[in-house]
Amino acid sequence: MTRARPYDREAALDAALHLFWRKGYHATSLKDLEAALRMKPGSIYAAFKSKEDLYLATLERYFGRQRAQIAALRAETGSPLSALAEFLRGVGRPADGDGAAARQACMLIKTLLDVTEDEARIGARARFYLDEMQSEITAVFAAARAAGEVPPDADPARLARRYQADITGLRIEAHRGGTPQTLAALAEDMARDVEALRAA
Amino acid sequence: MTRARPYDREAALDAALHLFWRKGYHATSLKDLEAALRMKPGSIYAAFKSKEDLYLATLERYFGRQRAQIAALRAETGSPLSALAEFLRGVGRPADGDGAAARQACMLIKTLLDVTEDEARIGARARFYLDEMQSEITAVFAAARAAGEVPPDADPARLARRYQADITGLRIEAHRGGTPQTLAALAEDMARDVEALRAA
DNA sequence: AACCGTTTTGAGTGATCGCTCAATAGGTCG
DNA sequence: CGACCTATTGAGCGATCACTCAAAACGGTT
Repeated sequence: MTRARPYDREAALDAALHLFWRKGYHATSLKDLEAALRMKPGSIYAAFKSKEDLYLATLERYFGRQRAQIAALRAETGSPLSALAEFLRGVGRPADGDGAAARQACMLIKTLLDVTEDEARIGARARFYLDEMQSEITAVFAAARAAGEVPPDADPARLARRYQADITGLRIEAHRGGTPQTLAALAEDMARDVEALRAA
Repeated sequence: MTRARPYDREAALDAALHLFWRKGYHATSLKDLEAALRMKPGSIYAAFKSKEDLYLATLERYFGRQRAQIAALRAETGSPLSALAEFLRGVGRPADGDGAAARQACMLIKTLLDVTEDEARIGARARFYLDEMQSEITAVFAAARAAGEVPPDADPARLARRYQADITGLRIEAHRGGTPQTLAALAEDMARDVEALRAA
């Protein structure tokens, strides 16, 4: 019974991810997906059950990668605070190599704003993933506090909320299409604020 | 030929505005609009030409109100910087009176993220309005500089970009559904940063 | 090569999409 | 009060929506 699947599930999910990320849930039609995944409707439904479930699968995939990025900051040797600041600068310096994906706003945020009550599962999922991201960031700030980089009475969760808002604003600014200079300047301002926590 | 219009254009535009704002362009159907405006399709098309044009009309309406809010900060007596900080605190304290509209992300941002190449006019318009908002904010920071509140070498446009990113992040946090406490705390952190420009 | 079970196919489902237009209703005139 | 004219109506247009299923194609086993 172990017939190899003629389609590449990973590649299909990636194709769906980028399509959904770019166009959003409502504006992406089954026809679009058929073309991007190079699968017929029947195959898509056999493999992913429904458009909504496929979206949820791509969202999970996206989240996994985002979380890994933040988690990597914790694993870095050296200053957690500098890692956070440097990450902001990286977001402000979008690589033009990966097909302008870096010029897209965060998919979790796009999902949060796109979704209506008709797709409650998607909205709930996006909120959950955003909460998870916040926890991940909180952990980095907690590490910074443990290392004495921020005052002992600082609230890591509160700092994380601010940091996440900065990331959101910065990535939307990138989406909006500012010049590399203004984008880098904005990221620099945010990064300096993070590093300024050290002095205080 | 001066027959009075049996429908109230202002009320209809407001209804369309709130519907579009809440559901977004793609997820709002003509059926939804018919119900919200209490107009039949023919009337809607006679009055507003198309769904896209109606959206543009509501977007302009929204923008006008947003701009007025920022413009009011300039007219305020007293410190421009304090006015900007206080405005942030106001966004962090969403009034529950106006039907949770304050808990919605900025419509310009929602539009920016929702729109695809198929609605290029809408996207271009949203970008334009966001640029206008930035100019408005820049003018307030320029006033603050003229009043000696921020250093003479500060760049008002750059400060405005940061401020706008803060507003974006804050309003999306409100949309996400944080508690009043965490939302107020986030706004407070941002407001303090604005006021800290005075000391520097 | 014949068989079997799974996967893929793609025409086609009813519903809904944005939108049109001939018919109707209702105010404003002579 | 009837003629006129514009605003409103709503059934219905072709296109597209998300989705289904009977049939064909395929890989592994015998």
